Amino acid sequence: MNLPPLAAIRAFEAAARHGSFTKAAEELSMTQAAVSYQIKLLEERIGTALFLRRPRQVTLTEIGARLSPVISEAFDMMRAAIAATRENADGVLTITTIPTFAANWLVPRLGSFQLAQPALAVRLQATREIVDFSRQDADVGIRSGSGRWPGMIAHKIFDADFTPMLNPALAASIGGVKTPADLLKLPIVDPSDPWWQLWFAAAGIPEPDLRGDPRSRYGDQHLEGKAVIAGQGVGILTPAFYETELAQGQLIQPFDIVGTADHFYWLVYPEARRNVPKIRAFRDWLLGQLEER
Amino acid sequence: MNLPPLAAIRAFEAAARHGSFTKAAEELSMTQAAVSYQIKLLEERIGTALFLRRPRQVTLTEIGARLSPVISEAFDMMRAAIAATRENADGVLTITTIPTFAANWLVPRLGSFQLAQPALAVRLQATREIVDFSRQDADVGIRSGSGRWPGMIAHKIFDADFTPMLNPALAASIGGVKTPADLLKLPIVDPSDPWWQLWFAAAGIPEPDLRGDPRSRYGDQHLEGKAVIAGQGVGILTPAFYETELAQGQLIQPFDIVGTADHFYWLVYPEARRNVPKIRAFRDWLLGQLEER
DNA sequence: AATCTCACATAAGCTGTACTTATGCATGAT
DNA sequence: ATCATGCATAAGTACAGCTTATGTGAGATT
Repeated sequence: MNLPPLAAIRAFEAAARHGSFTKAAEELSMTQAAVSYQIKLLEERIGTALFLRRPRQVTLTEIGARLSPVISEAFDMMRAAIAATRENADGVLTITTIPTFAANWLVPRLGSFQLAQPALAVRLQATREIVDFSRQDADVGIRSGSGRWPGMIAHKIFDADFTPMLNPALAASIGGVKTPADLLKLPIVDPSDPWWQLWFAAAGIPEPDLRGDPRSRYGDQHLEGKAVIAGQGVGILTPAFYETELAQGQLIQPFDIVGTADHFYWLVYPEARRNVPKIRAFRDWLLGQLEER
Repeated sequence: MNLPPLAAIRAFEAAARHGSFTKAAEELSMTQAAVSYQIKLLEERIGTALFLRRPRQVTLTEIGARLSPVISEAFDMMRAAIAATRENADGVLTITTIPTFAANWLVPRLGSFQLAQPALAVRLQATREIVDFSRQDADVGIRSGSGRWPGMIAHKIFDADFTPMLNPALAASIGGVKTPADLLKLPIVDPSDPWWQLWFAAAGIPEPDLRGDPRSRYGDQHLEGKAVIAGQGVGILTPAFYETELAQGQLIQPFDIVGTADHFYWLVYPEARRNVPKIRAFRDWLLGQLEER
């Protein structure tokens, strides 16, 4: 069965609550005539009188009196649900991020964001799919790329640059790493990574002999980093991801030479939503974190 | 907080149930474009995406998924309530009737109506107020009057005529009632009733001596009738109300002379509702009852 | 008793929302 | 490679739903 026009039901609900068409009209910001019209419509639609028109007031008929509380309850439910949705929409920040950035940078720092924004819950989606907010349930994204996405605002986070890193003990085992060529004496973690070629070229070694060890391929900088810290070989990593480990001496960066592919990490979100409070808060926090360096 | 436009909510509810704008549009008998438009409106209104647009289908976002069941439930409530109202409206017949007719004619016969229409419940309102269906919660009315009410259909039930009646034992106590004048030898139940004047005039006694006995005024033919049956005096009553008592000999009607004030009992109901089944059923039953006489 | 006031009904006319039609776009299926 | 499907979007339209203006009836007020 089809519902009667909802505008009519809404008018009925308000009129029943107030016992007055005039007051209902005020509540709904319309005229008394409009309420009268809608209620007449509803009565015709369901085929029975809902109100008794008495001189200075209207009263519910028996049928109207039975209908009214149920309708009110249904409206309350909807009101509550939509209010909850609003809170939910405001109170949960969903971040879609590439896994590497999540593991190496975001997750370790999220605690500070949550301290700063205790009312905001964070939901993380680590995925490599290109970010498309019309088909991903997310508020902000972190992606690498050119930074040009139509309709999107993109803040540069840092360069996806790369340089060799290794465990200091591993370096000591060959008497220290003095020249780029020294690296070739050590196992290479993921020698298939194209970054190696780029970096050695930048370091003046155009065609390095990278002895491939099939076991050492991780496909993810996060895992590669773990292997390097554990001393399993030299890795080519993004320094910004390993600030802590470098500071604590778990890793060393033997050369200042840094490769780059003109590739950046970006914080992105739809331009239309740039003033949504939770998005603002996250952007400000993230940019603040970068300045602290 | 104000609810978003209900048309948008309805579109959302249907789309969420179907997981498809196209199917929702079919259900609501509108185009896919309209559903798309409404949902976009709703999303803007509550400030968050509700659907993820995936190729060949739409999926609810987390927030949409939380909202949807509540909205569906609210709609189900309303649907059920309105369906119940319809049943109620169809299943309860409210009759507003003048008390005399209720007591003397209608109530004793209602059992037969209820046997004939077991699905119909009857609610009786005995009141003397003029019948006005816009301010009385009733489906049909029984009133006396001229039979001309604008916008109303009125079926004549019978003449509100009147003639003296009395208990046969009372008649015997004065050796029988042979002439109208004989009545004056007996106590008159409610001598203030204007019908007496009219009847005696019709019977050829223009100025009868009605010895008023202040105790014997009832103001209601029903009570008056009880007194007459009990032998407390002669009453002036409407024969149609006392068919049973006359047949069984509890009352006698000594003269065929019947007074009338061109006043009838009418069954009335709004013209616009003449085809409502319960009203039809009652009208047909009532007219049938009259023919059986 | 006469007048006033209040609340709703009704008519006429307007306005803007919610629709349709037409088209475009992306993607999964064939 | 082509087709089919499902949603988005733009433009134009129709009519529901509104406002304005006025009428009505019965309490309230004097």
